[in-house]
Amino acid sequence: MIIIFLTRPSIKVATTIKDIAHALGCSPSTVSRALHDHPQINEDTKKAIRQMAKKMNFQINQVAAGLRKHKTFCIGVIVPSISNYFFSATLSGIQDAASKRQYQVLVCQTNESVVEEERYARALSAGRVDGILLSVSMDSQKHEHLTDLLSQKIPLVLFDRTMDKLDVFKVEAEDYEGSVRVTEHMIKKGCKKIAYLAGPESLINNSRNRLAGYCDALKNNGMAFDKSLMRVCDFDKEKAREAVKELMSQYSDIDGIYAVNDELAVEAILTLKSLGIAVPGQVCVSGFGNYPIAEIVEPQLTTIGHNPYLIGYKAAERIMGEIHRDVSLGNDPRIELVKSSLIERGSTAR
Amino acid sequence: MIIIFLTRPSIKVATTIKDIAHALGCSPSTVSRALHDHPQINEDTKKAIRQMAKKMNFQINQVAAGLRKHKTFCIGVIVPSISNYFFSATLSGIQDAASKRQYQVLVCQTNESVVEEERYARALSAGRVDGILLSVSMDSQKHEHLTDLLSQKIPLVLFDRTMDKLDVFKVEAEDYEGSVRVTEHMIKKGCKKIAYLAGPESLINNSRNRLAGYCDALKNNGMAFDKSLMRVCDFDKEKAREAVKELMSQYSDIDGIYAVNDELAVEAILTLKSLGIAVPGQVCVSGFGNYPIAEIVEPQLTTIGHNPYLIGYKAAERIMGEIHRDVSLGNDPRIELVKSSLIERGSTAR
DNA sequence: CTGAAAGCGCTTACAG
DNA sequence: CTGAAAGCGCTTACAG
Repeated sequence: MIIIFLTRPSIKVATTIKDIAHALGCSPSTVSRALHDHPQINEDTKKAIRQMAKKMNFQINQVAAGLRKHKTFCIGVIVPSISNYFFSATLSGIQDAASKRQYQVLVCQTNESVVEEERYARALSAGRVDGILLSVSMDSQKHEHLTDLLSQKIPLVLFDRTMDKLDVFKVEAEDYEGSVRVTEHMIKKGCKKIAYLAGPESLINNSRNRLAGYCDALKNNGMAFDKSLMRVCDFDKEKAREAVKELMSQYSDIDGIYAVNDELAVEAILTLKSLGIAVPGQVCVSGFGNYPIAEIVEPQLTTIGHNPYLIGYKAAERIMGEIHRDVSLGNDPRIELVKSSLIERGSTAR
Repeated sequence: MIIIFLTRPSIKVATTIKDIAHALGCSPSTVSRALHDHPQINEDTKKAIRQMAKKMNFQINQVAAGLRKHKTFCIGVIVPSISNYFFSATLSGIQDAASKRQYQVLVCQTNESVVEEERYARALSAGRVDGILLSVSMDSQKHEHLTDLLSQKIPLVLFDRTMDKLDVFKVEAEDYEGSVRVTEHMIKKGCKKIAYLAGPESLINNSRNRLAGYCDALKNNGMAFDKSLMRVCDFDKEKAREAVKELMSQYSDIDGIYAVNDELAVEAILTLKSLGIAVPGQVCVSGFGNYPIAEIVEPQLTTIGHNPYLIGYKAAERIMGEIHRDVSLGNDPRIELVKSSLIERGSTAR
């Protein structure tokens, strides 16, 4: 005779509502109600059930509850790059805000690819999350995948890198205002010829707004915008380095360089110094974002602090509000700007 | 007569397997099988079902499928701080690895609080995720919440900040080896009296290993470990600044400072410079981690590159392997060290 | 090759 | 105040 030991699947280990009901001789319905503190359940019954739940180390299975309630208590976040300073700070704000409301956060990174962005949007849309927070990737030229989400009635909020065409709520930094502020600061410091290291020319909102701020600040101060002083560097350090070299060899009288973000601005400082050009003596430099490197580079970088943590926090609050159709979020201006401020440092000290 | 218009709940918008079955006059079972390319389903049937699924923009509801299959296709990650450079790089690796296997990533941050760590561990354990990746918080002094996970048979893998006491798989940087390498490098550069800015003294593994590497490297080179040259700074810049000031006023012959991470090392450089002490002329400085600031500070910081992206990637692969009880992951050494390498820069150039 | 049925763990209208 | 039943969207042994 052969005895075969069948190992049990051993998959299920967690206590369920049924187990508690069984242990107490009541029905699962009652357990569920008691755990939700339903007013019609007898206080003693509740007490007993709560005790047993604790004793059995019961944790409600939110996935199952969610299936039933058409909710997941989970928000999805799609960003171009998690390890980028800006987005990681943003995620931190999102997580803290979500946590406060008992929401979980699903994070996806597209590595700047729309194809990935589309894939994630589809993947999350099928009952994975209750709403989506998204910052578009650099090569986003279309948004069908996003209008798809809307037609499926999935709440969507864009943050930082947004798209004008999409009629959804947006949380942005004061890109335009900040850009005006820092450009005017350079002008005040006596810069007469300010070059601009620009971001990508795609649909991305913030790159365009920063450029607009730079242009307008020049015009407001009687300085014409000169396209030849602008170089599109996307967000690429190498391109910034080349651009600075080119600019300085073509226009020796450039006395200011402003870059779309701190990474490029720091690269500009390093490049200028390697060319033997004094910063800020001959050329002032400013950036945008107040990254950790801005404080470390020498001279320290003048920049715009734009509070990524708060941008994330507000975007998360907004999406959770939309999920709950919470109208108490103000009269829906469709776009919320998070304050940015000028941080004056050595790179423009004169 | 009063007519009341009842607005439909309008919650459900997504197509289900039932809708497809209905549209095609077959059963949901068949639709499910066809979409999973079940071998026993007629090719023509499959084709029709796939077409209809596409036409109706069907996306399988993984949450529902998961409930049935006792899987969520989701891994949970608990880190002390998302916005910290190291962890954000790690998360990036985790996300890419997970994405490759169609897994989603749920991210939680504890803000260095064990209480939060416990809360998240509990929240995720109730059917939220198939496995958990965790880096312990600084004040973790106990681990009942983690052994709880194990008793619930939830796969758990620790990374970077691990705990010796816990018998689970761990993915770590070569903290000890890297620390030996960089300390010996300083000795080779002629440093005779090397101070150490230490990490927290809690259960955290990597802080202890880096200290051990420093001590052993000294001993191996005939230099005694002198406790008075060590200062516990946790991971706090302010403490590092004070420690450096104190050390230099007490021991004017210190000619090297090594810090548990780059953030503190950079702070050391800045402090030394503010004291008028030449780096590396009078004092060499080294760090650990190769953060972005290491390249920007002047002089550039000599450090250990420890590849956080890869640490995250490997930890994610491992947890997914455990979820699938994939034995092909090697013979389970219980701990995987990710190579680290010395990056020589100006701060130790002599 | 296909379908009906049971069930994952929960919630909630409906009865009593 | 409590329970039985139906059902969220899926999967899968069991029948045919």
